[in-house]
Amino acid sequence: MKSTDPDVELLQAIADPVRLSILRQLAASPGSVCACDFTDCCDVSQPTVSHHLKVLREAGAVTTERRGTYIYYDLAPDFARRWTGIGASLAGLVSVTAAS
Amino acid sequence: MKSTDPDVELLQAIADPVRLSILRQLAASPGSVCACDFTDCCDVSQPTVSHHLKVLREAGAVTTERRGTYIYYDLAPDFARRWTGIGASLAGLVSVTAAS
DNA sequence: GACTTCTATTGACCGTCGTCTATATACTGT
DNA sequence: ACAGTATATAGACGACGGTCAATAGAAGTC
Repeated sequence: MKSTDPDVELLQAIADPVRLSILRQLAASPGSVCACDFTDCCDVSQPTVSHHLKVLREAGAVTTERRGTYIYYDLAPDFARRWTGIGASLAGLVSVTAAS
Repeated sequence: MKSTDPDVELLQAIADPVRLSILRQLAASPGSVCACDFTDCCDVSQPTVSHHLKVLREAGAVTTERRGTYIYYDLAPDFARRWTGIGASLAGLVSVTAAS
């Protein structure tokens, strides 16, 4: 049952306790977050964190940037827009991104 | 790995092609929608539709009202607020519900 | 009560997903 | 080149979830 719907793909990426924690940590951080910092917050092994980051990456929820040995993650630039777009199709919401 | 997080529960309820179609149909309809009307839109059997409606009900995404033989579904009153709340925790969004 | 229609539940099957251990890859230093 | 650290991949296993056929429950009609 392939999703083929980017909205469903994004929602499925978010609808996981570990991945939601990762996204919240990204949203709470002013800049990018090192991948190594996610291992602490979620009580899972390093490969599991890497797996979840891959899911978020392929869903277009996060972006990555390698800086030397470390890899930094951040929310995708269009994440807020996609979120509000889905919300608009579900509840007729009109949303505006707040200036950071 | 029980969710125990209502946000995750709601997201998991939405993150399914059939259930997202149901929610979109609810959002597109001015009033309530009869359960029998969901069988057409999604190419699944009647028990499967009933199962998905149960998931949405238990997640607090929809409300039900029996009118005679038929059961009518509608988006939960606080659905928009919960959606924007999750969005705010993820991307710092400020959202306003549009007057219907 | 008997019958029909609408909805929910049961039980089973099977694919997908989250998790782990083990291993590989990438980069930095010495 | 070698060692060490950070991240990703491979493979396996168990659990959860979506689906269906069959059945049960609820409400209306005759």
